[in-house]
Amino acid sequence: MVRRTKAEAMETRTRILDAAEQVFHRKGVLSASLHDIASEAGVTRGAIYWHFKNKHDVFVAMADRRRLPFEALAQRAEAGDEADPLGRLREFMVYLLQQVARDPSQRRVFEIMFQKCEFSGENLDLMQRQQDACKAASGGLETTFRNAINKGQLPAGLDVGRAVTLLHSLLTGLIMHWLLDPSVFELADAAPDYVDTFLYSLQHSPSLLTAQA
Amino acid sequence: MVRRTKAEAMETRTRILDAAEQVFHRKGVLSASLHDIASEAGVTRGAIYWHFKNKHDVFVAMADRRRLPFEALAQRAEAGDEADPLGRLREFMVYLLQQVARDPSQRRVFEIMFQKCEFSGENLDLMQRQQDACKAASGGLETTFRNAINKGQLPAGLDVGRAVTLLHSLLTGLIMHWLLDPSVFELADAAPDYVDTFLYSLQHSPSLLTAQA
DNA sequence: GTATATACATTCAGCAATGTATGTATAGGC
DNA sequence: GCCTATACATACATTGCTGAATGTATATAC
Repeated sequence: MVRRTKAEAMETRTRILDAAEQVFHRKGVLSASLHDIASEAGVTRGAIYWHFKNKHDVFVAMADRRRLPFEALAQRAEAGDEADPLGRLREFMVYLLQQVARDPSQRRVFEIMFQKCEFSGENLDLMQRQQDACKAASGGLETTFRNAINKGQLPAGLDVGRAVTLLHSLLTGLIMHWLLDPSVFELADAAPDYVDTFLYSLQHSPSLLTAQA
Repeated sequence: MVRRTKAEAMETRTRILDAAEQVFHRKGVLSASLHDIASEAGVTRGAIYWHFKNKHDVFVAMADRRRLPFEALAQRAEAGDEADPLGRLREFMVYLLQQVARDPSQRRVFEIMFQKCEFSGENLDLMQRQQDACKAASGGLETTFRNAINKGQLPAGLDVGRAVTLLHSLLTGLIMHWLLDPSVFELADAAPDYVDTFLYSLQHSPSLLTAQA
């Protein structure tokens, strides 16, 4: 019972990535062996070495399935000529937070990236990609903010750069803090209020205006 | 040249922890071998096994030297009968952020905990301690916030629980985002403004009041 | 001044994981 | 109906690290 059809091979590949997600999440990326992943997937290491170059290759493929938040953010934020840019932004921030809180696979991948992964050696390129994605997202967000300023949704003097940084930090921080102990607060329920608080501070906080200091 | 005096032995222990900090930061906690650490410290593995039980023991000792932020936060926030609780809180938040940005060792330990460490297996107890410290800090912060409410520095209807969550998330997020790429913004310079923006939102944002929804 | 605990260095056995090489049975092209 | 590339399984050699055992020289207690 070898030499499956192409469809079956693809299924095997998917099962390997599913298994990798589980095992990485349970044991950590470095602590997980290819044998562990193979067992979880119901295959042998030979199958993994057929589909992937090595463990790092598996890791990258697994991470690529559920896109990192900033990459998704970038795409969404790029719609520059929106009638209600701030509304769209609010929608997306809430969606992102609730997605993490509700989709188990999404959450697992976040936990792997935040808690079960050493960014050193080969994995450094993943951090590089994270940086790149973050910068790309920042570009889109800046235009979104400027758009909102033009439409009168945000004050003219807003320091756009700091606003972007604060946005990234808030999302990252909320997710990290929630993942550390999901029992302390209901992320999905509270997400709209946190986002609204952030948007309110953009609109009214004097500390985010470029003129001051 | 063996059998040093007690003072010299303590110095050796410190050198081992210094080396561990460097090597963990460079290669990651799991990827670093005791041989690496010994070489960096100018000793052999024998010395490490004399002072510590194993690598995990070294890791815990290293992490304990530079206290984690929430543990420090907890102690500081416990001064309950302060005349200007919000002012003290502001001072401490700014101090914490600037400390991370300016003290290389502090920053290294943060990077190790956030980026160079897998929280699985033995290391899970470190995450547990992080959770405990976080909860302890939350208790102190809640009293601080209530104090500020009593003194009229914060609105009576403020949802204290969410305020604490937001505080933790903001600090965690800012530090993480800055560590990901310190070149994108000047944390030390901008820290006061970010903190002020947060405090402003506590004072004025309608989304943080308990009465609503 | 001697004995013993101390503060390491050195050596060694053993495992666990990796990567590769090889085996093998079938799918699919012809 | 044959051939070959495919999709794996199996077997093997190598490596690197750990932990423990042992060696050793000196502080320090007495």
